[in-house]
Order: sequence, then structure tokens, then C-alpha cells
Amino acid sequence: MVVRTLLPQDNCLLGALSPEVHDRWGRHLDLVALSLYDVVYHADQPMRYVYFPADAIISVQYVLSCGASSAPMVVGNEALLGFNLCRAEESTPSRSLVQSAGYAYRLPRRLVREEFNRHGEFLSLMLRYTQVLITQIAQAAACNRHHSIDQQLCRWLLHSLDRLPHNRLTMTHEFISNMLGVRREGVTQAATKLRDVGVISYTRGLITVLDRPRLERLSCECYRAVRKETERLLPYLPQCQTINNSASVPTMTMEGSYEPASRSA
Amino acid sequence: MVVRTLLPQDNCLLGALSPEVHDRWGRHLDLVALSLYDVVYHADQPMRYVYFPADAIISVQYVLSCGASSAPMVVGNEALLGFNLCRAEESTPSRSLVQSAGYAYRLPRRLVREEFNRHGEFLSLMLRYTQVLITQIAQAAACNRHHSIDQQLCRWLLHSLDRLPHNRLTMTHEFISNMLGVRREGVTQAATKLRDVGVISYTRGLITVLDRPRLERLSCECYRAVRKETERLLPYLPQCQTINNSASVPTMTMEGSYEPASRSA
DNA sequence: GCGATGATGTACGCAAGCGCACGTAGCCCT
DNA sequence: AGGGCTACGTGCGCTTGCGTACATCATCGC
Repeated sequence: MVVRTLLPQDNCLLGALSPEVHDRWGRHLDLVALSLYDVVYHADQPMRYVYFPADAIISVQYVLSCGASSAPMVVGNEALLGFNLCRAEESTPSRSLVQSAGYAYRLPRRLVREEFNRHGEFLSLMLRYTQVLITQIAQAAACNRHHSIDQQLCRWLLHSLDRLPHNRLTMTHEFISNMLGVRREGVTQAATKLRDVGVISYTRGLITVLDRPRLERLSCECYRAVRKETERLLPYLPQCQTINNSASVPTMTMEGSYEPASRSA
Repeated sequence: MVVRTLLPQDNCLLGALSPEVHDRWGRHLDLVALSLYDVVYHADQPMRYVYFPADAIISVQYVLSCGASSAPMVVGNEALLGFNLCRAEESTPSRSLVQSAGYAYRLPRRLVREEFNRHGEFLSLMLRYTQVLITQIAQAAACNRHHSIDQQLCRWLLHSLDRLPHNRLTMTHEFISNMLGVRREGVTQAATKLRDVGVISYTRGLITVLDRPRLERLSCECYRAVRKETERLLPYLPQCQTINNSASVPTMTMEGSYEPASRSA
């Protein structure tokens, strides 16, 4: 078995920072292992560290008092988690949990705060990333309102896929349903359709994407909108090797059994 | 007729800035009139100015290609619009339009950019406001998913009310339906229920809130969650005079005809 | 191997909200 | 004053997704 050594550069944002910043942060930067469903931040609890995912994925949830929740944001190795405010060890009303197990670099928030006060490249990157985040959340909100579960599943799979180096998603239907704020059965039905036409395959808790170009065409515009904004504002990201822009057709309708029609045409 | 002279201090955020900042901005700060439904920023168009609403309200919409839209954010005199990135005259994929006519102070974005580079109090405020914005959007997303139109209407009315000095909302059902991303008829039905129990009254395009405490009790938790986070992070805001915390009951169910039940209990 | 556990498949009734259609009634303009 | 525009009211059939219930099936630990 090959064990690859992780480096800070595995987080794209860390990799984009200058040697000066790394000099200041180096010995405070810890590599920590994150297990599936670990809760990185509890709602309204102080946040002591900032996390830069290397190969883990973390999603941020807003939980309602009835227990229902949606995950309007997802963070992988393209950015960081917990920079909010950076003024004190403040909290947010959201909860963050590990969506895909892996490693992340951890840094005391104090250092990030100090870096802010130097107002250099890091601040610039944070402002850009904030804009990406807002787009991500708002587009997801519009998507929830107007698109079918089928389409939302495609979007979710693609956003997750973009943050992984392979095409296997370790997540159950149950988990996805929590993230999208829908029923588990709804996810199962949508996933079944995707499997029946050969776009994905899956077994217990493991989804394998077989035909990503097609998945992109089956997704609604929301995936591309977020992706476009991300690429525009975070130029330090490596181009995703699996994306292809061959499809000039914005959305695709499957022949026969599967038609992921929008709810409000 | 009494014409009150508007001052920069009518925008709370402008009012919270130090005299030094005002010295730098003073002669560049223009008072502009905004008419209902004016589009302040078109999607993907360069943003040349930053707006500080005095008594206008502006909502930010994410529009889908099918024409459907939701307004995940609302900005009144508590903050500003268009500070995103502040690095260049960049654009966003969202559209911003005037939800309530009035005046706003306008400033070339260049000056805001320069203020950022001084990284002082203004930056601090912006980071806090960013956090509020994210909460506002994400909570609205969760609300869209899990709460009824009845509840969402209450939330919308309250958020709008918080940004006005009186209790009259100049908006049609049609407009609200666009903001919430639902049908016009759905808004009419929800509004009728609220009127029947005496919480609001309305005529063509004008809604008057008669019983705000009750409106708050009829709203879902989402209004309070956003408000709480706003007050925590933007301490420069004046306390809303109309709010009362008398209700320890988190949600209220009307006797008889009206029961704004959550969609997923 | 084999049961326990947990993930997935499927069905049925129900309610919210949608699309559509059309009726009604303020308000403005001439 | 009256006509027209626009906003509001209301009903009907339909679809999506929800809640519930239960069946199947893969994996894991023993």
C-alpha cells in the first residue's frame, strides 16, 4: 500500500500563500486526521482553530430547531474553514462536519487574525473566497427552491467530486438527504435513476461516478454557475482534470426512462 | 409636508465610521434617489459604486436561466451593497434591485478599495457584516426548504420591517412571490390568512403591519436566528424600537382558522 | 457460516405548492 | 365619470415530495 506524504501544498489555498506566511505559520500548522461525521465546529461553540483540508471534505450545516438541516456550503482543499471574523474565538450558528474522511491542516485562529492585520495577500484571498462562498450558498438556495431532487443530487455529486482526487464518493443516501434537506427515499430514487442509465454505480455507502460529462449535463445550471464563479475568483486552483466543456447543450434530457425535469419550467 | 434632510448618519454603517473616514469620503459621497424596482446592479455587469442605503431597501437576487429567482439577501440602512472583493470593478452573478424606494449614499468603489488597504475599522466592520450576510443567506435557504409559505411570508415582512422607520410595506404579492421564489397565489393565500386574524391589513401594493409581536410569534425561528446574529455582530445598529421579547413562546399557533404549520414537523 | 446491523428498494396515502384559468375590484388617467 | 390596467381572490387538477411502513440485501463481527 502506498502511503503518500501530505504537504501543506495539498491545500490549494495554503499552497498559494507566500513563503513569508509559511515561515510565520510553519511550526503552528498541525496535520490532523478527520473521521467521517466528525463535528469540526458545533453550533454556537467557540472556534479555536482554522482548518485547511488536504484531502478531507467538510460541509457546513444550518440546523433548524426541528432537527431538519441543509448544507449550503462545502469546503475541500480549495479553501479553509473557520476564518469568519477572525477577531476573536467567536462562534457561528452553523455546524460543520466531516463529509469525507481525510486530513486537514489546523492552525490556531490567533495566527490567522494576526495575518489579517498585516492585510496582505491573505486578506485578498479571503475576500475573494468570501465571494465564492456567498455564491455557493445563494445558488444552492435558488436550486433548492426551483430544481428537482434529481438535479440537486447531480449538483451535490459534482461539487463533492471536485474536491476529491478520484471518482468514488463515500456517502450514504441518508447522508446526502441530510445535506440536501430532503428525504432519504427521495435520494434513493434519484440515485436509482442515475444508476439505471449508467452515470453512477453504487453499493452500500460508496458511489462511483462512471460518466462525469453526462452527470454535468444532467445537473442544473447551478453547478456550473458556482464553478464558474469559483474559477474566476480563485485563480490559484488547479484546473479540474475531469471537467470537459464539450457540451454546448446546457442541460440534457435522457432518452426514455429518465428525465430530470426542472420543477418550475 | 415635512421634508427631512437625509444625512450620512442615516445609514448606520456610515454613522459608525470615524471622522477620519468621513473626511476621506465626504466629497465623494453622493445622495442618490432610488425608485422602486430600479436595478442597482445587473448580473455580471461591472459595479462602479458602493451603495449605503439611507431609507431605501435593496434585495439581491439570484436568477436562474428559466427566469425563476430567489432573494437570499436584503440590505437596508444597516449596511452597504457592493463591497464584494473591493479589488476591482468586478461583477457578481447576482442582480440587485430596489425593494423599497428611497435614498442611498453612493461612493466610487475605488475609495472603498483604498479604505480596505488601510485595514482599519472599516475592514473589521466588513468582515462582521460578511458573517451576517452568510447567516442571512444560509438561514433563508434552510427556511425555503423546511418551512411553509405562511412562515416565510412572516419572516420576509419582518426583515423588511426592520429596515423601515414605519410599519407600511410598499410591495405587491407578486413582488414578494418573486423574492421568496414562490407563486403569487401562494403569497395571496398566506397574506389573506394573516389579514383575517388581524396581524396585517393591505390594499393594492401596500401592506400595513398591525400587530408586530404576533407576527414575530407566527414567524419561524429563521427570523430570530438572523436577527440575533445581526445584533451580535453589528453592535452599531440601533435597537429596533418595535421589537419586544415578551414572547417566551418560540412559535405560536393561531386559534381556529390559521395554523402556520411547518412543512416538516 | 450466521445473525445483527445498517443501507437500500418500494409502495401507498397525503399535503403543499404549482400551473392554469378566470373572476373581482381598486386605482390611475384622461 | 368611466374605461383600462393592474393587483388581488379563488377554484381545480396535477405533480412533487413527505411520512410511514416494511421488505430486501450487503457487510461485519463472532
